[in-house]
Amino acid sequence: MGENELEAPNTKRSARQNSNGVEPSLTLAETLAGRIREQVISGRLVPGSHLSEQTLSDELQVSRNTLREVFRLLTKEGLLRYEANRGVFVATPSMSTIVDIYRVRRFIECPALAQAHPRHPAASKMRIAVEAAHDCRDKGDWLGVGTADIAFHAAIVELADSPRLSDFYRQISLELRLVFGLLHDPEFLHAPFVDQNRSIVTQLEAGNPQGASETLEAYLFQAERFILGAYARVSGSP
Amino acid sequence: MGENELEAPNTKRSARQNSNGVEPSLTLAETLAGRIREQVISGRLVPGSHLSEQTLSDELQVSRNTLREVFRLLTKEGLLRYEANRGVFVATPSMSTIVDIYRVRRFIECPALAQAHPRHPAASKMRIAVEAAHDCRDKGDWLGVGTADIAFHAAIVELADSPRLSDFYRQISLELRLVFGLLHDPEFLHAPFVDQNRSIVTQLEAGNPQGASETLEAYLFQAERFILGAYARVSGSP
DNA sequence: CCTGTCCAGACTGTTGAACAATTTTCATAC
DNA sequence: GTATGAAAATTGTTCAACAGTCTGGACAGG
Repeated sequence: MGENELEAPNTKRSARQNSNGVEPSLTLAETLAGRIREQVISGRLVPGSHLSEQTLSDELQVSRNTLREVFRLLTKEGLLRYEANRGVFVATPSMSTIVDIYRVRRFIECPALAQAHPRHPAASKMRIAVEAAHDCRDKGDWLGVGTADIAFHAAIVELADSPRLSDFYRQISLELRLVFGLLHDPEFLHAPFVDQNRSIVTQLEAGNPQGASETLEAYLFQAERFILGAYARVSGSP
Repeated sequence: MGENELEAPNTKRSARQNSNGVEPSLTLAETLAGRIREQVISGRLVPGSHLSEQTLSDELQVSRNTLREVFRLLTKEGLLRYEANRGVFVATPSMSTIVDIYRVRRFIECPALAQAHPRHPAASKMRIAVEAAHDCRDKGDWLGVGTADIAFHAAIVELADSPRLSDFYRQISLELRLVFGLLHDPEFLHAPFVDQNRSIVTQLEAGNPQGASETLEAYLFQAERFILGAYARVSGSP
């Protein structure tokens, strides 16, 4: 337990170097949070495992204090879980987690889509994401399909024009990706839904948001059943 | 700037003492977060003011490191705002903040209410909150009215049976209370809505969630206009 | 008088070591 | 085999220090 292959960050510590010119001031803690988030949702950090402050701070070559800030960040995001005097653990999604996530998704995505204007900017994002997913599927890049799928649904939420709602949905997506990481069977989970996504955006573009919303609702119920089934299989024989 | 009358915490630092028997293990940082949160939403910590790490850690008699953990917590809640290398500031809600908050409220509360079962446990909570608000109004306790109002709407969201949705709404409520603190005119803001709340819960109990939802939507539009008006008046002549 | 430059002071970002309190481990005794 | 109890490991919190960044004012020039 506590095993992982996190590399140390850029050892030059003098300047807060921006590899990309954008995103001006990321603090060290935020950078590390991004890295650990990556590890968690990719499944390399197994849910339920304990993250030792000592071990991790050595591995990442940061001080314990900084690492604790990172933990706070990720805890608020729902990826890690605190236990008093016992430390942090990677969150372990349960069936009720999945049920709640999909309840929220139906609750938010369907109305957002139903009330959408077909020429809303986010609609183009949906179209782009759908085509990207399609391409990735043809290439067998299932991880790419998953990413595009997330982007597609994020775009649906953006139809509601509410930054707070989009933020909230981002968090939900994160938790969902944690579940996906647990299930390592991306083809089975994503392949059936690419075409449904396309149908949804096509209906929206055709000026039928109501129909799109109904398709989406059916999609979400079906996806929930798929995920729950896969989860039961995995948790049955780990 | 930096002024406030936060008292030092219990100076006995040996044990994590629980004044109330419940809530077993609150970390120091969480305790302090609660205290500062209180100061922020009560308006004693003015929006826009700078919170110096040095000053505050002296005043609260905690180390800078612990205080930084507190800041992280409250930043994620939306009550504080970070600026790189400049420190934390109390968040300053803008008009677009208010607009977004009410958009989210309509988006979540109305459907939650419309689909509710009249005998849902949360419905009793709504009734209780409404009566509490009524009592407080009679006594002129406008702060109490505000608290009861928040509880009432939190109960509405609970009708949807989603922990994540309720958590999200809690955050939105926090931000809204920050706005209220900015407006110091609780009577004007809360008094008109007590009776509408009662009408909403009565309709729900009578088996008419649809009607309740419509009343609620009107309520929310009206409240938004009130708040925006008050905000414009305050920000015009501060 | 206004404007731009430069410097010192104040503050944040991060570190490493230290100690108290709590949990876990493990050897021992019944 | 289970209970006991002390040692080891881990977390919670503090302190002091230093590098990087921002702020405000002194100072020189137009």
